[in-house]
Amino acid sequence: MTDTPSRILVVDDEPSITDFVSYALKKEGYSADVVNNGEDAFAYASKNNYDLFILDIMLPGIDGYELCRRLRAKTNAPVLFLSARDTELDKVVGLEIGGDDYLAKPFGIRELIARVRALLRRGQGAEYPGASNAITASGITLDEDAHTASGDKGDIDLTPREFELLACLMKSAGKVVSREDLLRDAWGWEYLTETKTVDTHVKRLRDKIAAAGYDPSLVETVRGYGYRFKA
Amino acid sequence: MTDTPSRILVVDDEPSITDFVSYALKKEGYSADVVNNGEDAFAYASKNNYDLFILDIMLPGIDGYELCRRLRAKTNAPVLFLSARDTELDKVVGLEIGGDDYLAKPFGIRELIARVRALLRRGQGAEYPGASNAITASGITLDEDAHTASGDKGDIDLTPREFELLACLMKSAGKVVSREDLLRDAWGWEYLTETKTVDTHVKRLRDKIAAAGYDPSLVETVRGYGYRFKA
DNA sequence: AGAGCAAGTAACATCGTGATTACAACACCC
DNA sequence: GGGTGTTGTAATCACGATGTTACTTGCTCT
Repeated sequence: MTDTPSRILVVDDEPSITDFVSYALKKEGYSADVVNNGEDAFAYASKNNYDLFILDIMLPGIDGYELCRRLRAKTNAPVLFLSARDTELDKVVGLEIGGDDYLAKPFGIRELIARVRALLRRGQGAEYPGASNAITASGITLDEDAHTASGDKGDIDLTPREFELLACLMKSAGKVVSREDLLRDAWGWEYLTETKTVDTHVKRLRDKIAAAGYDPSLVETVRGYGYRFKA
Repeated sequence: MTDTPSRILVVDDEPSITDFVSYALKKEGYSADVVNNGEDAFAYASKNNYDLFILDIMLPGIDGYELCRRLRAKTNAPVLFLSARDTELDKVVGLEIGGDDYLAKPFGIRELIARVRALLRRGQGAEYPGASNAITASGITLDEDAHTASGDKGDIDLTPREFELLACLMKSAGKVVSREDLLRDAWGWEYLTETKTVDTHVKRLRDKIAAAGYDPSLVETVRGYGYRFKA
């Protein structure tokens, strides 16, 4: 799985975001360094060879755009921008300057990882051979690239949320996942939604699983703790 | 397991809570310091390198939020918030400020330890997904991730309380655990329940063990002292 | 053997949790 | 801009879990 884990530099001034992102990356097996301003970022980038940069656009001192320009002079590693709000302007500017992708806050942990994986793969051919983009458990296969869920009885038509929810559950198949964890991982960082909302989505997910001819009890409820996808 | 025990600072003005928390942490092998106000907390944090902070939100003087902000300027050690009641507002504010997790009172000892462990693990780079935390004794295995109790005759279906109870007993397999200890460990801090209640749950637990085909006398009663899981 | 106490057992009331439904807000697509 | 599909929240319902009480059983010590 990890011949040499890809090295990633995360640049953001908000600790809550860097914590979240580095937590997500490390959980996924990447090696992540964190700095909270552009100057340090540049210094770190000079000393180490990073495979990917994740930059907030809004930074004290050197902002994300400027930092990206300077990094471009040194390296051709891909750059993923983070932006506080989903303004089209930021996106356009970011991509013009040489950013390779763009993610608006708030974003989910899995969306982040998906982008990161895509960028790393794009850049260096077969960088991550072990990391397949499909999860399979109990006869259901989730294709994260195609965003489809299928099995021997055909596809299950899912909304984005339902897909993320199922992905989180299947990724931890056999283990209980709490509503809080589901909110954090499937809904995203800074989840302001009620944990009760998860219940509703689980219900909808089960309905669709059943409608497609599969066993809705694949999503087990563990009273008092959360939900668990049958292993 | 313990090369160097992680150092934890507990900040709360209620002695009943600090007692409970530090007792729980030390029992688990962590090194815990206790202070009861924000000023002392900051002074301690300046002198020592802590791996984790556990802060009550309601504090005399500097409150938990403010303290967290100041700590963030000094260290990137994770912060676990405690809150009197499960108010959604507290949660949002806490996480925005840079708290890493959130625990509403009243909480159980095992839930506390689980969070602490998760936070400390998160900080130290890689996660080891393969390492499941399971307890095995006398042919029964408790899988804390899956929240299942099983053996060669299949699963034992347990309610949350029964699971916690069995976990406490199995964790001290071969040793007598008093009803008071069981209440504290399985029920949580601020156990206002009768010790007699433990008897009822032991009965129910034994019934379920027997119903699943196992030997209910695995849970032995030690007259005058408490219960003991057969080693 | 019998008193006294500890534990087992059963029954019951209450509470909490999750399932379910309905509805409102919102985004997106034509 | 209208319409459709998606998403979050509130209200309701039903059932299982929990704690307590009362009663029974059984051990222990004199």
